[in-house]
Amino acid sequence: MALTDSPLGTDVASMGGRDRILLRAAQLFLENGYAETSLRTIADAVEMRPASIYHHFKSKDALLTEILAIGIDAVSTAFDTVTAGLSGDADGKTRLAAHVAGHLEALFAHHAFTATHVTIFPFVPDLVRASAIDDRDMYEAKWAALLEEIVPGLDHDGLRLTRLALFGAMNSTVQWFDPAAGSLTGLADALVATLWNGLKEVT
Amino acid sequence: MALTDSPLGTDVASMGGRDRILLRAAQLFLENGYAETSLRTIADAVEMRPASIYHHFKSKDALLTEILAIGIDAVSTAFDTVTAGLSGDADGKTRLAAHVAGHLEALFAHHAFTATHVTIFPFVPDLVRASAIDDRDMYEAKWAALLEEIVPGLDHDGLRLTRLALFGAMNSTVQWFDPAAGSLTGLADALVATLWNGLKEVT
DNA sequence: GTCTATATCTTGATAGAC
DNA sequence: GTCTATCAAGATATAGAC
Repeated sequence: MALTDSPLGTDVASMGGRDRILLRAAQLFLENGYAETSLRTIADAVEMRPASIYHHFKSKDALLTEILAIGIDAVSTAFDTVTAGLSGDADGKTRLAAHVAGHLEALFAHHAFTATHVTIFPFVPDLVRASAIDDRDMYEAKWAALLEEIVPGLDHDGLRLTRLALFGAMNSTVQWFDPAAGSLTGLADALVATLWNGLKEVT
Repeated sequence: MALTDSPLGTDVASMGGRDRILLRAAQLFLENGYAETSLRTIADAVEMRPASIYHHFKSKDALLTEILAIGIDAVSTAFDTVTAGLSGDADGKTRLAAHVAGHLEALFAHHAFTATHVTIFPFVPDLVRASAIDDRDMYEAKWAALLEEIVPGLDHDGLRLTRLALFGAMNSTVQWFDPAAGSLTGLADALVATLWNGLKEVT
């Protein structure tokens, strides 16, 4: 599942029908919402008739289901890649920094899919949401295990709060950070610096 | 604009037609999204016919516009109240803690309106979003000024990043924190402790 | 202030030709 | 694999009685 919308990947113009639909639909869902985006709008964006979409996807919900799965897969795979690249004796801050950077890089490398997942997930039809919930839970469990290891001083509630607030902070970046205008690693560094050292150090 | 959905406020059953529609609609928009929620669904929830809604609001968009305004007003008013209650020589951490607590309390005191604002804002119709943007900008400016004063060591980009990440973390709470199951002040304290002191202190 | 009835439009989806 | 043509359902909104 190497589908990407980054400038480094396959660009939109050269994409085949199916992938092209996925990408354009994800971009439209992100921009205007799922129910707000009609199949006609998607068809216009890929220069097809609405009926042609149904040759590739059996329903609008099926299309959304695949988009959500691509988004979760991107960050989940990135997490495993980062883990594999870390030396066994890396300290807590190093591991945290690597995973935050990995999450943010995956977020923006597959921006349309990850951002769509992050922003419209609460509002997708129940059956679609149910189909994505297992993959989401698995990804959250990876972070829960990581934080438990590197911040052993926190209790259960504290760990949960830290994890969810961190997710809130990281995932919100898809709505306000522009990787063309600023460094993504700079963003990750700044985020980790505040999270690890606290604001009092820069006061 | 004292409309509330907290247990401390007027409860739903005793509310008049107009406020009742606002609250139920906000709850439904939050749960299922704006376009996903039809006027028929809203009418059912308030035990009216769809046409009766139009006696109180000239359109579905007008109803949404008012809901978003109530949400922003709640947090913006809370910010000013906190500022007024702070003594002139309060230090940075004290001021930050007071405003974080104020934001979270306002978020949950008017949960349906604030949470709706926070979650569906990117997807509302363009004209509706435009009508809310000034109030949003004014609220963000208050935080920008606060952070600039209490974290003078950060440059412009660092301040912006800190503010937006903090908003991401705080606003995400409407999706995962249950004030009936945990202390709201405890949540605020934990958030501020991590933000100010950093995770390294609890490692 | 709420109702019944309805106009008008858009939606997701299907049938079947090419 | 894409098209034209179309359906049935649901959407927002209005008119006018009570």
